[in-house]
Amino acid sequence: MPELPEVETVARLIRPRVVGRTIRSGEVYRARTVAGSKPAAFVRGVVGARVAEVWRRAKYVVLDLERDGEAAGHLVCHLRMTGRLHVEADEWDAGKFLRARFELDDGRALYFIDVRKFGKLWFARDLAALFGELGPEPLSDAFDADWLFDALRARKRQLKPLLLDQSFLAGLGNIYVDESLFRAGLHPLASSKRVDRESATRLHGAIRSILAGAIAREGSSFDTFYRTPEGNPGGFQNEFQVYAREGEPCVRCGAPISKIVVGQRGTHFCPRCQPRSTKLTSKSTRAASARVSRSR
DNA sequence: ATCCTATCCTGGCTGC
DNA sequence: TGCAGCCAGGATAGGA
Repeated sequence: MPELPEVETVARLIRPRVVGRTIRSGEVYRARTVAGSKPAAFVRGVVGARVAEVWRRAKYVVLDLERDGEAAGHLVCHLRMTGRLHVEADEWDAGKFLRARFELDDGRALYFIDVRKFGKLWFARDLAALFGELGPEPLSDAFDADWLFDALRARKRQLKPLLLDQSFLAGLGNIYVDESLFRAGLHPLASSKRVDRESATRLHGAIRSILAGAIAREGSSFDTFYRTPEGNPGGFQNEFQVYAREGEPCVRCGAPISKIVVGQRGTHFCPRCQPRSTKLTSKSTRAASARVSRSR
């Protein structure tokens, strides 16, 4: 699903096709796709504006808009599960899942397509309201091993739900959390309060290298949904070590990969390489084993 | 403060 | 071949 690497790929690939273009018209085919305002106000906000820049924050694609050379708000898009952005010819057939369309001044148009209808579009004069609660960007300087160690210890949460929490750290989703915890050798149910500095440092490095590797391969496409704006699948799914590998041998130790449900999310891990705790009490060992076997 | 569940959606898959 | 039922998940809301 579109997580940070997929959204970054979308932003990078549409950028050269929309920066400098003026939005000539806007059509919204499903009112609830627009959030934060009525569709008419949304369309008024974007039509006639020139796209000054395209960038990403967390899992949002942001188009900075300007009028007469002055900043004039932002067109913001969240792809959620199945959203896609394409820049194609005006007459392109976007199919029956087209939710919004923006004609540009060069004979092309920006298309927002979304099968499951979870994706959203905003016109925002100020991004603070939309982005105010987001945690740091995992690839920014603000996210370093010391910050992560302190932030983990300041909470008492299971690692998996905490890393999925966008107000803690912005941009990770189900796939990259599972891959990062495996790479760091940490159990998804381990308590953030008990993570030691060495583990936090490993987790920091794992998150950074996995995200960077996934961006280099234009994201992950394991089903029919995520495609780049050029229509191509990503390549990182070929490098999954735990995600979607239930029952297959761990690449490191050969033990079968487990799948449990944590916070409604399918969660994949190696029971041998990712022990529940470094100092297991017999009580917590039994509880963890029971939890795993119940989910099978 | 944290946890748990439901909600939004529908294509694709499983099993009969 | 058809069809019912389940599954996937990002974000949020409400209750425990």
